Amino acid sequence: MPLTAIEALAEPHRRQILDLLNARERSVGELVGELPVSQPAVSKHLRVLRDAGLVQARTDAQRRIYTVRAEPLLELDRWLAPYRRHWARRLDALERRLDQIDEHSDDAKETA
Amino acid sequence: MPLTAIEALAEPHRRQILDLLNARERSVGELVGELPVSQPAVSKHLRVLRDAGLVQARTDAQRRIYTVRAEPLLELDRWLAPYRRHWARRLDALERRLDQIDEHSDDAKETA
DNA sequence: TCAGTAAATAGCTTGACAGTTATATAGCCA
DNA sequence: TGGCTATATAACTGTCAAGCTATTTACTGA
Repeated sequence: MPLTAIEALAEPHRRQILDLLNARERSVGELVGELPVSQPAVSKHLRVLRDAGLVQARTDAQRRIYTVRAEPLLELDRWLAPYRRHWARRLDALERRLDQIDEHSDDAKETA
Repeated sequence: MPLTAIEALAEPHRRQILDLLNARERSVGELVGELPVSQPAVSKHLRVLRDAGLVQARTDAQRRIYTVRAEPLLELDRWLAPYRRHWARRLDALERRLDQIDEHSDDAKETA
């Protein structure tokens, strides 16, 4: 059974792989050069990411070039949505405090 | 070592717990009533979520009331940010197509 | 065709984790 | 105090995932 995006990306090396591919497409060998694990380990991670729909491969001679497929991240983004109000509130509070500081610095200017 | 938010939330029951708590705060017993696992399993999940900073507990007599702490989700949200352009593009494309459809329906109106 | 390169798979080991039952801890109330 | 309720922890088990080395598969070019 393929993993969901969040399950696949719980593994740090897989997040790293996706980040690298999001910068630009890469061959397996290039990815191996960037990660502290063996080639078979990278291939296995790529398999998991592929099964989760997060990457796709294209063949170029004997290389396989991998690119990002971001669609499965939409579900994660949507799951996250109901939590955004929490930090939205926090940001509101922060902004209020910054406004206060602004007011005080105006006071300071006036008294200067 | 405490897990990161994404690692803690790879587990479906923990996502479910967080969703339940995001709707409203609950006691352990109430959570047990909503999940298909034993009370100790729920307590263990709550421990993991607590260690990850995703929930906090308050004592009410012999109950413990758990609430969401969303801050750790910010990191996940930020990680996700560079991928949003992918589906933003898709939405752009969709919008263009909808615009086209609109134009066509205008054509239809005009020729009607 | 054969040697060489690139990537995937096989087979194995190890450690972590989610679940269980049993037990401990803690607060309430008669 | 004693018994009840609520939750946490202990101890154990089975499964699974991530890593490795060795091997296979696939393609290239001399």
